[in-house]
Amino acid sequence: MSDERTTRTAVRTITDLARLAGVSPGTVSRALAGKSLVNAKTREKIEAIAREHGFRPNQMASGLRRQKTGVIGVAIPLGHDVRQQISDTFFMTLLGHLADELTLEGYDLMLRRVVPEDDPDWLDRFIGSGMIDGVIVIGQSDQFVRIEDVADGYLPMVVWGNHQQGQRHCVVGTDNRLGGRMAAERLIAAGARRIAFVGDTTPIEFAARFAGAEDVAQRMGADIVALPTHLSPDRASDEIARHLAAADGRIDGIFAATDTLAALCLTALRDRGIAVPDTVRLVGFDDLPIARQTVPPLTTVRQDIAAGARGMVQLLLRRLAGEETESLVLPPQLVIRQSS
Amino acid sequence: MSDERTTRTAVRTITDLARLAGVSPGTVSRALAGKSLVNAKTREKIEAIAREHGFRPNQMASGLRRQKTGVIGVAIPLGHDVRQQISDTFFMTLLGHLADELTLEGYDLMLRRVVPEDDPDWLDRFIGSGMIDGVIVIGQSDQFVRIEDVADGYLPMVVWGNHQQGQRHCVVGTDNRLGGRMAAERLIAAGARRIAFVGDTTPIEFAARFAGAEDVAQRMGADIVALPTHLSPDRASDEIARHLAAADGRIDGIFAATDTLAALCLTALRDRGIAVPDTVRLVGFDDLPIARQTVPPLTTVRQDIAAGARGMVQLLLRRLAGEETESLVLPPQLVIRQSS
DNA sequence: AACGCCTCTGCAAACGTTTGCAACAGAAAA
DNA sequence: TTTTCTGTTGCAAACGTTTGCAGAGGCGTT
Repeated sequence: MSDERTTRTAVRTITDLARLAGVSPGTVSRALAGKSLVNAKTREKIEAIAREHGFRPNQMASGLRRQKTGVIGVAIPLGHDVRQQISDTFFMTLLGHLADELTLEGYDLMLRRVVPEDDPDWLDRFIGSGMIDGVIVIGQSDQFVRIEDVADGYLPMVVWGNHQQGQRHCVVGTDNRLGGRMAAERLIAAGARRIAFVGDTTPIEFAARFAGAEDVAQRMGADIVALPTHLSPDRASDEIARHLAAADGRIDGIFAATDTLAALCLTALRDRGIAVPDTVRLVGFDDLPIARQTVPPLTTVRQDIAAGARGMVQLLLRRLAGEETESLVLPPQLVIRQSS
Repeated sequence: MSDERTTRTAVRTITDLARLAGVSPGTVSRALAGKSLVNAKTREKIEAIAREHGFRPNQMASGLRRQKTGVIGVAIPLGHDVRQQISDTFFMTLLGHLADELTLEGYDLMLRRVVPEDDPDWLDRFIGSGMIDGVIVIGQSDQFVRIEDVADGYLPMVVWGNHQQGQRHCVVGTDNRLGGRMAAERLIAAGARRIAFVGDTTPIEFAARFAGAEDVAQRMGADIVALPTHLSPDRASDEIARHLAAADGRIDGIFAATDTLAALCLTALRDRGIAVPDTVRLVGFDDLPIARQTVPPLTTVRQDIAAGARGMVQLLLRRLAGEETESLVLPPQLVIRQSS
């Protein structure tokens, strides 16, 4: 009989539970929250009933009352190459690590893919929704100024991207310029003198990589030229093929903005019968898993994605606590394999 | 002066806005929700003020009152190979498409990575949190029974995975058994007689792929053997190397459970100087971007990820509306390239 | 016996929306 | 003029928690 009753009675609210335990809702709330000011026996009883009925306090109500939700928003702004980035290996890996780190800290993760062109108001909307305690933005895309604007009035925000001199928002990211230098140095050390940069220089991360390569080329007396290329594999492969055809024989080194692009370059080069690294040297960026699996394996500039994710979450936590924090610039690392 | 006042006054709640507009909070709520029973002029005025102050109604409060949140939970249960799956290309691509589809339907996405071993209660916790209107589970992993249990009492759930005869939860996925058959047929058509299945047969998706291949092998009088291999690239490459060494010369066809594994097989085969497809034929699964970029490009069984994501969201919407729905089994498609 | 203190519990007011119901004004119908 | 209707608005009660405050006992001290 008691069995029947207990299994039948649905315990949805803290009040239901309170009735069953013969105490007031307030006490139940305190017991489940682990506050010290509730009697050990009472707590046990309440916890037992809660367990038995699989009761979970409603997070919406709790969030509303406490004015915090336990959710961190993660926004992925999609630039021009809309379709590409959301499944981009680099961003997805970063997202995976972010999920890990946030879970570890007891936060949930609300993912939002945004197209700034269609919705200029995306960041305010996200923040103003009241659903999230803080926000992580994956990639500045072309939204630098908007992010700067918001950063002035909203502390708990951390952005993955490139660090600009004197910027006001908190950013975590690799030193792209340095990475670009490393790539160019390697290419030149391997014998390249006429270098092509394959990628899109509009996003500032890539612009910085190119700039770094330019620094070195200039210093060492090598040529460098940017070959504008979309980042989505479907569009990129044709473009790369065209670039190579146009530059026929006038290039002896390629710095690809991304390992994904580097892999495409590799196939395009093979199609044209160009030997790598003998005729053309190739360096990628990111050190994605694919870099190990191409033939030949890619020399590339590694970004420490796990460290980046950890850094972002730690900084965000400090900002949630009200602290102003510096940005975090991670050192890239040259990984030499066989493509140059 | 009026400028000063308006810019200074922070409009956080619907009540603030009501005061400014000289109406009651109820009216503001109705105006912003686009209900018909509010005067056109009043609405305009309210909307203007809202726009001017960048006001967004608090979603938590709204969710609490309406008993719906506009958020769909997406859970990724991590099985034994904990670290691997969250950054697994296939799942991440699926997640990307899910984000697209859900956004399109006006839902937000709450991502939760769960480790069922540490937290047996994961699914109830997620559902009972009150934060989500419905849930999508990406991959059954080894949680089939738990999911079945929950499915009886909770309608708005859709799972990506394999369809079992007579199961009760709504699942969307590729016909893995058929896919396995296609792969084996191709291998045998290309001349293979002694086939190895590289992958882990514990997750039911993979078990089904293997079973399909077995069907065909048996029918056509070919041998087939499973070589248990972890799915994470770091552990898999050694294991594959060992498998190949052990099976030296006794294998003339490989069916890899995943394109990622197939790519690793390819490097391992090359390391041993084994010609693909001449000596050993190779077929992968998924048709990830990498399948196009290996040398030789992979023959593989394509899963239509975009269609899968769309299907899951559409089914979930119908279930949110209270409808019982069937599962959706998608046809795989053999993509013939050069590895067999 | 009176008092103070300490531990635990209950009460009720928030948190910011939504929404059923009632009220009101003005217009049209009687 | 009174009545009825229609189109708008306000009022106030939810939604399910959390938490400041006060009260109720119990126990030790003076």
